[in-house]
Amino acid sequence: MHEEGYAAVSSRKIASKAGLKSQLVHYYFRSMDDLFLALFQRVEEQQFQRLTQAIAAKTPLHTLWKISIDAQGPWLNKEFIALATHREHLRKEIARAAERTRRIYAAVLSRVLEERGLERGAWPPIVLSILLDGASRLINSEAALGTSEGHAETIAFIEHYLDQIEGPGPAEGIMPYPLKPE
Amino acid sequence: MHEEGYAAVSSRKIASKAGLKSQLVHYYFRSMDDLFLALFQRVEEQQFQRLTQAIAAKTPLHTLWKISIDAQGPWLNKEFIALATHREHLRKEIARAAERTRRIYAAVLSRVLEERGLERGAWPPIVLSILLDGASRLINSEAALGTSEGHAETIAFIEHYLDQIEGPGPAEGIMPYPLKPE
DNA sequence: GTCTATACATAGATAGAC
DNA sequence: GTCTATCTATGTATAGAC
Repeated sequence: MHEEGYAAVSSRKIASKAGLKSQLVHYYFRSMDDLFLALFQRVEEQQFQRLTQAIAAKTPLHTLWKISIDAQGPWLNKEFIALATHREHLRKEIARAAERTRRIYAAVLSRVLEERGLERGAWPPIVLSILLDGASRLINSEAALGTSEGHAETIAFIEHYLDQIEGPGPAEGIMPYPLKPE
Repeated sequence: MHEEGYAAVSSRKIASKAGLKSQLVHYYFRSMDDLFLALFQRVEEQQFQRLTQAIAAKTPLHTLWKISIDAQGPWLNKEFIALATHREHLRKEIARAAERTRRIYAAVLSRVLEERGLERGAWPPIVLSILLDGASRLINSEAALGTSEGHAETIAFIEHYLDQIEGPGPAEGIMPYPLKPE
């Protein structure tokens, strides 16, 4: 899915990689739709674990940002989003996951801004979370395409901003991503 | 492509919509790869026209933002990006287009900030362009999935920000999008 | 330019033996 | 749980008649 896109994923290829016959895919997952859904839930669950661990970190914002910008799972996200176009089950599941992630982000931002005594009115947490999430996704997406116009400046800018509101500090305790980008 | 995703696009279906036989697709475009490339170039060219017209508008920033946030062509973008994963030609073309768009955005921002006598150092134009582009894409992508957590707040926030640096004013002269979202 | 005919690959899925 | 066998649909693409 990562290497060739979701359309190249077939029961035959999956079975072949596992050294088995394609029919077993249907035995375990019934349909390909079910398989994609199961895959999404697994990847999403891992990402959720990372996010909830980030909440407890000493530097939650830096940790959250690092999870977003280093995301190696989430470029599967673009495949899932494209795949979800006319698969109702998957679409709902992704929408639900997106909302959950958004709320975690916003909650952390809200808490940190409050702890630091910064006014939330000027920079609403929910807005910040969309700006940060949007930037990280765009950068990841473009990097995959092989372009990086303005990426370094933006990352530097955001990390400088995070230093200011949270204090400088490293991200911490991020669960490793099982898949490696090439 | 919009309704069912790129994987559902086939020479047979295209020809059927045109009331012709599938073989004609190959007569005109040789391969499906060539067809997708031609489609991308056409959509991208239109978007480029909109962007360059925006430069000449009285309120270039508002116009640029409206083009991004109302983009009805660009959700094809997510399909193309997924499709480009292992199609070298398309990948390069999309990367090129992304860079070009980024530069237009940054140039407009740079000019407007300068005209208003605002310091470019604190908010580098290229960074702003990524934040704006990232936000608009994220919002569009999530809207297509059927969720809108924080969208209204973010749009209001950004438009307020644009009002501040460019003065209030409507977007103007945007070429219509030929395709309609459902 | 548009058609018919056709080759050929690959896909998802089910039935039933072991 | 894993296999063989098989059905059926769909896809890309080419050759050649009109």
